[in-house]
Amino acid sequence: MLIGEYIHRLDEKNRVPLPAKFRREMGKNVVITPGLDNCLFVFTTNEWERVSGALTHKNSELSFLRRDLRVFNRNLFGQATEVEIDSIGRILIPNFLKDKIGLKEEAALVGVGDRVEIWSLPSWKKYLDETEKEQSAIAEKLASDE
Amino acid sequence: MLIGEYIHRLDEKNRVPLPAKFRREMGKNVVITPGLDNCLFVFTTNEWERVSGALTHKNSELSFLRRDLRVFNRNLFGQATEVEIDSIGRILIPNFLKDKIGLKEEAALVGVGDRVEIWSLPSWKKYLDETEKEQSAIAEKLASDE
DNA sequence: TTCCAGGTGGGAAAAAGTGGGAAATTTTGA
DNA sequence: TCAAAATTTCCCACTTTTTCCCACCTGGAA
Repeated sequence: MLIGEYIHRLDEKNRVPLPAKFRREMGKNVVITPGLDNCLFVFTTNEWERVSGALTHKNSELSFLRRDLRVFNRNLFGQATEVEIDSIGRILIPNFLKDKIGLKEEAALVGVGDRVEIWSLPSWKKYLDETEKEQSAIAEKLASDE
Repeated sequence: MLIGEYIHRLDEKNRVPLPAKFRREMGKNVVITPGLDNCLFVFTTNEWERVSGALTHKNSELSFLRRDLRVFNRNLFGQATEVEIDSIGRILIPNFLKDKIGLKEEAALVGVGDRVEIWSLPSWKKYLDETEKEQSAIAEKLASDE
């Protein structure tokens, strides 16, 4: 299970270390995609197989005939990349993904159970700030949903 | 699986490199056709067999009886070309296809799972911009289609 | 205070992208 | 029908980017 928050720097070659704690649970390669709320999702290849497999079986044999599937697949697959974890545990963030979430030098790597999320540090802090107050309200809501 | 986005230049002989990551999954030849939404589809020869077979026999063994299929298939098949990947991994874009999608110097090559798409860079950016917001709505829709 | 694990940085080698010359082929016009 | 011109194809070479590997630094633990 991937948990915890780690702050690391991107070097000038766009490499960022996967925190050692995460590294053990992720194999040799990972898949990076744009996530929701302006962050990147990092999946293990297994998890990616599961996600993309679940989605493609909804695609018909000729998925390009449907507009909604074209839009969806272009955004999902077109913006994903498989990257190798280097010998000392770093991954390379492609420029177009870096730009997409406004990532500069400082990144927050966050374990969210089955995936890792990468945030630019300022957006991460802002997000935590903004959602902190909601937390207890959401808890109440979850409790009453029972 | 073909994923990711790569920006490359066409040289003045209309050659564009297939990104190395794609090259490994595509054989010696590919088929290029006009795609949908103002891009080109690039299929491996295998994938092309599958796609063209499925289209030819769509709905009936005698697709030429339907006007809409005649229109669609004439555009798809009539404008398709098989091109060879050269010794260092480039493909040649025929002029009429280049013109069809308004391709100038800068091209985006996008992996969409089972095919590669070629876009003129400005149209690709515009398309992503315009469709990004739809993505989560389509995701919800796909999820509820179960 | 020394050792170790993890993070940071950078050099060198390899791979990939870009451009262009020359041979081969096709087209054109006499 | 042939020769000249133009286009296409094939290959080579240069440049840039990426990858791989090594070394250093830092902070925490023994």
